[in-house]
Amino acid sequence: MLKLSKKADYGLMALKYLAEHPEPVALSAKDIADAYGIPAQLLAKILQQLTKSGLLRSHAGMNGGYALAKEARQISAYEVIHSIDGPFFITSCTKGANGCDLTPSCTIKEPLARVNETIAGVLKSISIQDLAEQEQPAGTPAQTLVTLTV
Amino acid sequence: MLKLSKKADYGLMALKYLAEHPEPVALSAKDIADAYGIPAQLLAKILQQLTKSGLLRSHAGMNGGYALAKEARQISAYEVIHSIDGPFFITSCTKGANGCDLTPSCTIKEPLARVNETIAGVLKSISIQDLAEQEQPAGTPAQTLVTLTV
DNA sequence: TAAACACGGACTGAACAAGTCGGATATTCA
DNA sequence: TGAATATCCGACTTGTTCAGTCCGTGTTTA
Repeated sequence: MLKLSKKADYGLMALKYLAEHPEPVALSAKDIADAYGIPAQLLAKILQQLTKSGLLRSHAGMNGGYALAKEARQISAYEVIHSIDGPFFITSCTKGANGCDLTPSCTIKEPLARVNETIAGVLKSISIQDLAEQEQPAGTPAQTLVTLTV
Repeated sequence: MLKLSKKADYGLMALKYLAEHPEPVALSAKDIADAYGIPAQLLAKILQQLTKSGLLRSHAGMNGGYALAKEARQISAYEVIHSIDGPFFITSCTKGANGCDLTPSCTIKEPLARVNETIAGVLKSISIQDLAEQEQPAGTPAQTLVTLTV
């Protein structure tokens, strides 16, 4: 069905939340989980993963928590999704290590690989800050993000 | 992980195969399944679904089989995927009938909805014929498919 | 009539996602 | 120093979805 996992959703929400609440103190996983009503333990794992990927900085102990490791503008949705869900390929046979096992080289996925790159490009062009700047002023001119050529 | 189901892959492959083998006679599900080495019964179900959606025409009985209901140029990858996998939304909470159950309106997905539309647009712009015309002549100018604005 | 085909429901096994549990480690504060 | 609050991390359960199979029915043609 071509959809993100809930984990990726949670991760994006959490980063957005962190971007919206700049850092007088670090926010704990529980803080964010409570704000959105999502399972705290699950979110904690996600944030740990994002920390391992270098998108967040963590601080243990009392008054510890998480903060963005970079500016919100510097973190793309792609990085978040990639960190949580791993590399994604729109084609089922990932053409990676073992290649495709279907007999005649599955010619479908060469064009679909371009679709894949397009999606990745779109996600790379969207930053956490874009997510945080939710209410776009009415008069703001739309910004071109991606132009796909085939 | 944001990937297509194998069924959708199979469906695209089958339509491509039908586009490449114009219709002196209809091709049976088994013919196509054998050509690609995929389970015949599974492919049969997929083709039945595509028939129900109006993308294929079927003919029962001996020497029966399937043929494209429209020209290959008129069938988009989007239609195929939509027919097999149903409507796809990149966001987990589909914002559809029941809305999002997360407490503060999940502000993440408004921007992601645009990503979703972009993906759909890309898939809509790719036809079965595009898949069949695998070897693109080297000199062919790239064609702009989609421009996303946010 | 019999073979070859589409049609369609029900079922199984495997994989995956979502969430939980329990414990270890690190840091701060009283 | 000890308690409280965190991150950290692996193992586990549960539910759902995917992929594939089985089997019976209907339809067409030789």
